[in-house]
Amino acid sequence: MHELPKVYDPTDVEPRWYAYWTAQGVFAAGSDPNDTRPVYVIALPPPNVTGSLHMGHALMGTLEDVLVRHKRMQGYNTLWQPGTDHAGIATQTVVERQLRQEGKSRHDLGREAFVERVWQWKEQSGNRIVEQMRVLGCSADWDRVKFTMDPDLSRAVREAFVRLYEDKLIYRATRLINWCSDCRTALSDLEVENEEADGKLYEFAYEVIDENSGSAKMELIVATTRPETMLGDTAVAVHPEDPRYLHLHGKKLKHPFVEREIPIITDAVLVDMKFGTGAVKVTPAHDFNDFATGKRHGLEEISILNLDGTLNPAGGRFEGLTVAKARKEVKLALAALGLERGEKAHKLQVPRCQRCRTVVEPMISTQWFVKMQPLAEPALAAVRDGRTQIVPAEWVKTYEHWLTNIQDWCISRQLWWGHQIPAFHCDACQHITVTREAAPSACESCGGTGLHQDPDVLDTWFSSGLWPFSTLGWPDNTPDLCRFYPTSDLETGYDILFFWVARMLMLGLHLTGEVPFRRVLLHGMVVDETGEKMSKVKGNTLDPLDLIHGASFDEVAKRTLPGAPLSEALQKFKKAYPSTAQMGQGFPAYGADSIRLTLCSYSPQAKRISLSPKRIEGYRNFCNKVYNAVRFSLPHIEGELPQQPPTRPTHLVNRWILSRLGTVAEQATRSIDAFRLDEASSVLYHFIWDELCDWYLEFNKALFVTGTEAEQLETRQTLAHVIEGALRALHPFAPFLSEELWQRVPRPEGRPHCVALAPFPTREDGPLDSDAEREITLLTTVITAARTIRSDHELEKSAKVPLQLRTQDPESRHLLEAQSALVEWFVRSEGAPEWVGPESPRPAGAVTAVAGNVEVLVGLRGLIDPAKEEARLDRKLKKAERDIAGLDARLSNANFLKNAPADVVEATQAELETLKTQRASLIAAVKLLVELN
RNA sequence: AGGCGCGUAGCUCAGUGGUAGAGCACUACCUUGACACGGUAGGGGUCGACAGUUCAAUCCUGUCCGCGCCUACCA
Repeated sequence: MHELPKVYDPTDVEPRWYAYWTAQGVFAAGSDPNDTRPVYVIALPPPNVTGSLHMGHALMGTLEDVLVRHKRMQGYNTLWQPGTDHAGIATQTVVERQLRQEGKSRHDLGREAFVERVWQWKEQSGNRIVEQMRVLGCSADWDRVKFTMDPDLSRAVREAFVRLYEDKLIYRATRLINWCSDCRTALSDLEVENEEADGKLYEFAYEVIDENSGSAKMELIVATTRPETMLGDTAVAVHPEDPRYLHLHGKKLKHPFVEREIPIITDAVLVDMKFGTGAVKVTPAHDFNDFATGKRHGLEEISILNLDGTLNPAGGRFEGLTVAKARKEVKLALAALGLERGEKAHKLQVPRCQRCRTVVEPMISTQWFVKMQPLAEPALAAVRDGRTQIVPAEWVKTYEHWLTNIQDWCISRQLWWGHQIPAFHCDACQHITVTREAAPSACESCGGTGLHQDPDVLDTWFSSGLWPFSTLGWPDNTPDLCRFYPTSDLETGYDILFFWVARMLMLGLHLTGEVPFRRVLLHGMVVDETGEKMSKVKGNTLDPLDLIHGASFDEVAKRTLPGAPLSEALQKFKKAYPSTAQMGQGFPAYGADSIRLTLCSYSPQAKRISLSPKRIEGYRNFCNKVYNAVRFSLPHIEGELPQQPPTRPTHLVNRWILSRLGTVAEQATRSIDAFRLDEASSVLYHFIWDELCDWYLEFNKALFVTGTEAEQLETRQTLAHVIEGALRALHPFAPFLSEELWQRVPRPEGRPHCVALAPFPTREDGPLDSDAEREITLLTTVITAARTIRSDHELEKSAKVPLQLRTQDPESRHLLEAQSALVEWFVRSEGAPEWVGPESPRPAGAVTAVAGNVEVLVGLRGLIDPAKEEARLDRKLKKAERDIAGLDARLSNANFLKNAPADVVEATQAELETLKTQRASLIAAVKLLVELN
């Protein structure tokens, strides 16, 4: 056991413990009806089955795992409900791409065979992401894993649809929707991403039809960014008060390409007189504003597009062209007719399909919609009255803004992969029967038996919107649903606040009558080191597995930009991660714990998490530090069974470290509960490294040599306890490392078989001892002051120096006298520090520093470089003078004394006293130096 | 156009109404029996600019400059 290697190797350790936890059922939620433990539930945001683990998943998995492990250790019955999402469009696209490589399309297979094929693919590779989450250490209850298209979840989807339909919240309507001609489906507003692009504002003239005017032709010039849509124009609108066009009110225009007369209408809503020419062509079938205008004026809606995005017969001679081509051709044709009136550059928003980047066209279509406003109001109320809390709270406004301006949700998709809509069209009477039955026998209206199911499937987010309760057996009132719903926390990226979180709240409230979760915890987006969003196109993605297992930069680059030449991929990658320049040939195997600690260290307020490999390295080093601290401790603590709660020690350093352990445990718990994992991990990091390793273990080295037998025994016991406690505290963040070490360390009676089930430390583990904390501060300050002098004068490491201390504070003296052995050990002084009276002369050749209310004098006769020393003293003196002046000014301000709180005044006065002592000491030292010369 | 947020050490970011913090990077010394993935000590910032509130502002208020993101139908 003592021959642990010097360097911690996570690759060996991590898989072993994950297998152990799984075999022992450590992650399983308790379903025993007699289990009275409080419950903590997180529903894992189900990743797409198409997905493989990216940094965003790793972040999500880590944060949730920390929350879940912490609560599990606190004795909660925890359920982390895992699963995957069928991801309608994304998955269908993947399989269609495969088919295309075989020279086939989904239509060659037919719907049934195609869906079968997707299932096959899902069975094959849909589990990959789940496997990858295990590598990260995620402690979800994998036995309960769900898929949004499982039979029970599909039943929940049908039930939800039917209920919403019955409640008149789902309806079918013909209106303008977003159409992706590549995916061949309607999209919701959220699935359309607007992208700014440089376009042209193009002007052309419509000829005014005017029987009275004879030969003098009049024209009306319109401005548009999409000239091709003029083929569907059914009006031109001007502002009713626009003086330029008063004479045209009621007149008609001649369409240059199709046989149609176009009315000139007046509309104050659509038209802004100051923009363009003040005349707006109206295309109700291809523009949302124009659609609304058309409804106001009863205009004809002429669709000019086929579903594949080419022009239909309404496009006349332009039929068959793509939109882009038609745009050019229409412009040419207008020019040929002499109707072109110029164009200028114009920034415009191009709507693109979130999945395939194709330009989305507004199209008239019959689709299913969810009426949102009645659902939004309760969801707003739930957040306003605190039934669900959003953390960080800055997102509340965004949430409210969206819900208060919400549009109805188009939920039907013209895909094959997904939940087919449970609506049946009657061939006889056209009535639509919406039913829970998989295959209703007759039309509910006319009783006809010729029924066919609506071919559309539901938006993938419809089923995810039911996730927190559909996974627990809803609509049945199962024991799981009773026990685990509402869930506790919903943790996810802010990018799906609308897509998912808001919809879960709306659907949950409506269908179950309760909020689906008590808190919404939102994290930021992982971006590369230069702040760019990670994307496959940019070749700047990081694969968490490469970081965990290690990979050469060549391999990483190859994977991150497949198909591109290696040198190009490598260059892009290195540019995205400048810190890799100083990292050799590749990533070492950092291990999951290092990645987890790194991901936890970012504040949840950070919208962009700029992942730096160098930072991971820092946490890798930390893991090694912890490992070596235990390696050092083991021989000392073997056979020491720590007690719980620990016996109260007598030695200062033991009292201190116990107190710190308790304080840190409390802080960590408080921070984790507030979803400040960055604070919690930082507190643990600094406790373990700066206090436990840098001071406590070093104190122990001294005590194991110089201490009495009783002191040594007490120290061994305390060390055993603190190591065991620190490992428990670390476990949520670094589960593998902590488990590996905890299993080697002596443990109190009654501990469970693994740290994953052991109690998270509390104040019980270390009673507060503020005296000890204060005293250690003085002790370490004195030691550091003396060491600074040694370092400043470049003393040999082994050189012993005379050390003198002086203070006017009897308490400080008493304390330091009690610890003189430690002072001697740390400062390497010639024997114990010597106490000199306040008035006794300063020994020649001594160098001074001030630590709190103690003056530290290190005898350096013969070793001082007077010039250097003078400069050093001078620098310190100047700083002291500056500080004193500042405090003096403040304390002589009557308003400060009157208004500032008493403790602030007191602290300022004390600070001033200390500084004055310091100044006196420095002046004396300077004087001495001058005398010496 | 509206909303949200950001601007703090060379880099990435915490933070607080009472004389500024971390990690990495940097400097010097140290291959000392846990750890060189280490130790000891150190350097470095007028906390974006300008005004205001206050005894006191990096923090609160306002304006401005610069930068992100989200929402939105300006042709």
